[in-house]
Amino acid sequence: MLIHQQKDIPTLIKDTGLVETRRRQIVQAAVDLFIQKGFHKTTTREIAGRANFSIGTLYEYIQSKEDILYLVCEFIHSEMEKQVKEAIKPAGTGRDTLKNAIDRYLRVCDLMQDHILLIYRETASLPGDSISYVLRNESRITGMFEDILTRGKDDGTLKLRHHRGITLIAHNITVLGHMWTFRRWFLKKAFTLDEYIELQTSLILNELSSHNGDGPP
Amino acid sequence: MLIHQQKDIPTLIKDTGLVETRRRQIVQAAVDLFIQKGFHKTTTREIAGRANFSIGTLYEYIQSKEDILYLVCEFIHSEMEKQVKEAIKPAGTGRDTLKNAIDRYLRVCDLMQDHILLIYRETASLPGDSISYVLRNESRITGMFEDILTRGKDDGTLKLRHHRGITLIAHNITVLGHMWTFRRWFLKKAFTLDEYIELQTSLILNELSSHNGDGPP
DNA sequence: TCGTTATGAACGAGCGCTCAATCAACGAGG
DNA sequence: CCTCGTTGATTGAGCGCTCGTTCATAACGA
Repeated sequence: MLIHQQKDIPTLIKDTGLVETRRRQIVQAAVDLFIQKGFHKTTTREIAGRANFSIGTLYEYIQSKEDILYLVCEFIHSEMEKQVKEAIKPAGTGRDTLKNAIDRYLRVCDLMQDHILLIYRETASLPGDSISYVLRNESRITGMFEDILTRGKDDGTLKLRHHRGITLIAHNITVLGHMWTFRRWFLKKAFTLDEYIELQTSLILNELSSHNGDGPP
Repeated sequence: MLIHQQKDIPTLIKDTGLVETRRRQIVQAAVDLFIQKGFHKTTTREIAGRANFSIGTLYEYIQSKEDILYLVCEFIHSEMEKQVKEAIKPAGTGRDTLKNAIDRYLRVCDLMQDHILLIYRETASLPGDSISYVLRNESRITGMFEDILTRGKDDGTLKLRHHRGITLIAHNITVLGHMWTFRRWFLKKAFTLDEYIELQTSLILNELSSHNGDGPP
């Protein structure tokens, strides 16, 4: 399940099972606190406290506060990918699959609003070498949409005027989900989630239908 | 020029002209540093230093470090709005105006990449009451696109299938510009700015042309 | 000289991180 | 069955330091 290259963080503890459970606790505590107060305003003591062990123990499982941020980002991305992957079953034509995928993806984004915002806010605080890992995670999500679009292009149910369109539209769709989270102050005033999905889906599918060019000259 | 409700920050200095110049210096210094290292990792001493006065003087013109962040956000938004406003001259039909506006807007976003990212990252660190000011600034930009879309709808050069479409598409366009900045790691690998503008514009204009519905049943 | 502005040493709260001490579990030796 | 030593996990007081903020004093200008 979800095997991909990860950075591994040194620990002083020998029992690998224990490392796993403790780190789960750490991440759980940290996610809550980071969402609430942000990375910089959260103290290591608070994280340890909420995970129900002492500051000393915390540092047996990580080497620095930034390691915690990395673990958190990693967790959010893999959670995101897991949820989207299991929601998107290929369904008939490429077009139908896309329609379904957008729907599921946007609902996952809605559920993970705070987590997505967290990624946007705090990724920049990661040490340089961790950032590339996080970016790789991000592009796997976009890649899923590229795959679906390619299928639709191949089976003829989706039309693309520009051959570079697949990459761009895949990014657009990905960002649509993020947009719902970081513009929720505006958007939720005007739309319910269902309306948002309905409208955005119809915009995208229209782009992908055969029609004449740029309108009147 | 750009009169809109702003929060005003107390100062100990009487000479209002001096307050203005010094604050300009503060903002200039802070913007550079925040972009480079982020709000939390930048110290007040660094800001004072780069603005060429002492830490004591800094605190004559603001009350807290967060005030500086507010000034910075305010500056970025008004700069953004100024640049977009002066670039967008109504040109002929609503459709042509829109085409031109998107082009100019995306170019402004490209120029202000770092500033836009800064807003995304640090807005959350503002004290609660400042946030609403920043949000108001943001919606003025989206409002400009709403106006253009409405013009196009009225003069018949832009078609909208859903009546809620104007709001949504205005948001979509706004986010298109932001997306170019916060996904530049991906996008610049695949597209030049000109290509990006060209492709996104044609996607949007297609949505706004008359055509048949959702494709084959 | 008097009001206004500038200075930077000093303050002290709070932070990330360490480490000597403690505890729990377990097995070998009597 | 009871020691007692060993190993590995846990603890939290404390270290060293940074940073936001203040204030007594100096400098300046009219």
